[in-house]
Amino acid sequence: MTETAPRPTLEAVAARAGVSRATVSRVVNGGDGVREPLVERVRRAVEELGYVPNQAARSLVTRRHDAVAVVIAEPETRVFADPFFALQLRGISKELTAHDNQLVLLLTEGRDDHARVARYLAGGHVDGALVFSLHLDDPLPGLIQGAGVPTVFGGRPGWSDGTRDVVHVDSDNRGGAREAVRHLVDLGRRRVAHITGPLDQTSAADRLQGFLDVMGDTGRRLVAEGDFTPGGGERAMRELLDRSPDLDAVFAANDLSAAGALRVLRAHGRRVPEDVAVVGFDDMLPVAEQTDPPLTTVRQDIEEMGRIMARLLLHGGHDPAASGPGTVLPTTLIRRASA
Amino acid sequence: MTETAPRPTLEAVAARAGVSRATVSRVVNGGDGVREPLVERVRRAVEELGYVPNQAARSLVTRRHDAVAVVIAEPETRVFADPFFALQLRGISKELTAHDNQLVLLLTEGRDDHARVARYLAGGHVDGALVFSLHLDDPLPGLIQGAGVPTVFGGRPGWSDGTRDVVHVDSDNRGGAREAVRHLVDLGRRRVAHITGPLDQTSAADRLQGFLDVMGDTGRRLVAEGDFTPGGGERAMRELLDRSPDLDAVFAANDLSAAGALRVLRAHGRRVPEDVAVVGFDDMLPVAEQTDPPLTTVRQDIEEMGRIMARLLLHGGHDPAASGPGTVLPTTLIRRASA
DNA sequence: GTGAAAGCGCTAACAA
DNA sequence: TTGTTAGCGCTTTCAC
Repeated sequence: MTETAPRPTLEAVAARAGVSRATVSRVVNGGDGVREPLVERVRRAVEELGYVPNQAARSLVTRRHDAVAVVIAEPETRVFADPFFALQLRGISKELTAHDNQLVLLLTEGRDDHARVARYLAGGHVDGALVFSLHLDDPLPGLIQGAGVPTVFGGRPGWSDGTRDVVHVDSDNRGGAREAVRHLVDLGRRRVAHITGPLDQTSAADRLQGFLDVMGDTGRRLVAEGDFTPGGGERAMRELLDRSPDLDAVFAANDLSAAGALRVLRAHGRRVPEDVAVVGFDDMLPVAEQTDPPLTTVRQDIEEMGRIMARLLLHGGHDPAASGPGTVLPTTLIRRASA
Repeated sequence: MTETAPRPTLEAVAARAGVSRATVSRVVNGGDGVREPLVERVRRAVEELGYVPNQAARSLVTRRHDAVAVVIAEPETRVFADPFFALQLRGISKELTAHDNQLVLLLTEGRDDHARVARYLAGGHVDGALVFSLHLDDPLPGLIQGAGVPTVFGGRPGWSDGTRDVVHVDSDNRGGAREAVRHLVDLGRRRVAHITGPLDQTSAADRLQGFLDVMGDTGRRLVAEGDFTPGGGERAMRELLDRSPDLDAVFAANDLSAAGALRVLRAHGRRVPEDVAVVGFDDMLPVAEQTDPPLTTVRQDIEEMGRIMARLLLHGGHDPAASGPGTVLPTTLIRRASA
């Protein structure tokens, strides 16, 4: 890779404007306390020279970087089978950009990468970190907390040793699940089944909890474990039909598994929603709108989640509207044809 | 956001090891020309103090950043409807990580962001840029070239003023399309239709060209424009059935539109592949494997594309195996049930 | 092979 | 209000 061309320095601008470096610096950083005519002259010099501050030099003295790391720890291929992270990134990017911060993306592939990420964060290259790690007993969150960098987590972290005080933003998975199941009950369904996600992820665990909140402990008989994939949804649906051929509704932990369930239901001659009503979770449009029939589902605003995470990190502290260290975003039931 | 804790400096390590800063610097940067016992002592001091070099200070003098910008210019929502960019990012990230480079993600939302990105790149914050912009007449690539930063493009850039000499990596869209269409012809199909993508994207234009390579100019009668979405695929399929009810095969420019086409074909009572054979493009697994019937399609190795882009940028120049400024990756026909 | 010293471009006291 | 000056932490000649 070739070197970038030499760029004008503060010094050069100062010379051209006939002022000191300090004055140029002041103007560049907002111009407070500098008289108008000077500001004007400096601005012009900056313009003419095409001056852009050297961020390295600035960071060296300010100890700020105007950069935030986004750590996505997802060994599974699942990450890239849905637009979830892409949407989060959009939200985060928008917020960071609005505050002149850069987004440094750290993707981890496995355990080896954990040390690398921890080292990077501890190295003080960024002002903060946004971390996605939604698995139980993932060591990464701990490592990151140890790095001493302000951090906001995406999703409820799944600590095994009780919930520590970590700032995080999550969808109301439990509440959304409750709403979905209640909707099915309100439709008159009584034998409502649930296809879970991988239960080592807090989102899946929370959705299961929401299901049980409504159906009670007897609801457990109608639970089958899936893995957020269409294939897992198919397997779980077959298992459920096998165990309880008379079920009249299914709440799937996400749209992808709901799509799998729909296929199995059709293959088994069940009409949706007449015989079996189906509700999904996510409102992932390319999936939910394209199933046959289109899927009734619980929408979560992923992009907004990203935006709020970034906001929390940049502005410090946590959402004043939140009661604990976590900010929980509402979900909405989107009614389509499947239930 | 709170300040990060003060970290040990070179100075501190030097003091602890009883050597000069210069020596520590040498050891930290590879240790050439430093006698073994000293190296050992310095290493230990680094370890004990948990020293991590200050990248800002280092950049200030070396003028290198060990960071690469990834610019994704995609105003459409489409980006996030498929895992395309996520896979590219994975590939890029892997390669960058292997060479101790950081990934700075720059997402653009519209024209306003172009200036921002250009300024950032021109500001010399990164050593190079990987740019995705696959639309004709997008001003961004030009701006970026003007920024004087080494750049590799993802996908064939769609210059209106002739193809300039830009280093880029692309899938063999045209060749892949040819292979798909030839496969249909080999199956004995004679009335092969094509559902295009948005033709202002070079990938879509190239796939159309591949289709015409095989079908000849008369093939144009059986072309309908789609937009890479399932809905677009549906509309195009209806239009085609309307115009040519006797068609016996369809090559869709991507899997998503193929999925839409499949639905319309079924709704119109056509059996796939008996009556109409269907081939897609991308081999986007969650789509291609889940359609009914599973989709025969052209696979492109997206992650590898990302990896190669990064490699080209880091190691300078372009792929020696490539003839022009562009590196073209092969595609593979994946046979499933639809054709 | 190792150390001393200069300086990368900038900000922030402090003086004027 | 503006300028002077002292570093921020590091690499890199250049002596030794």
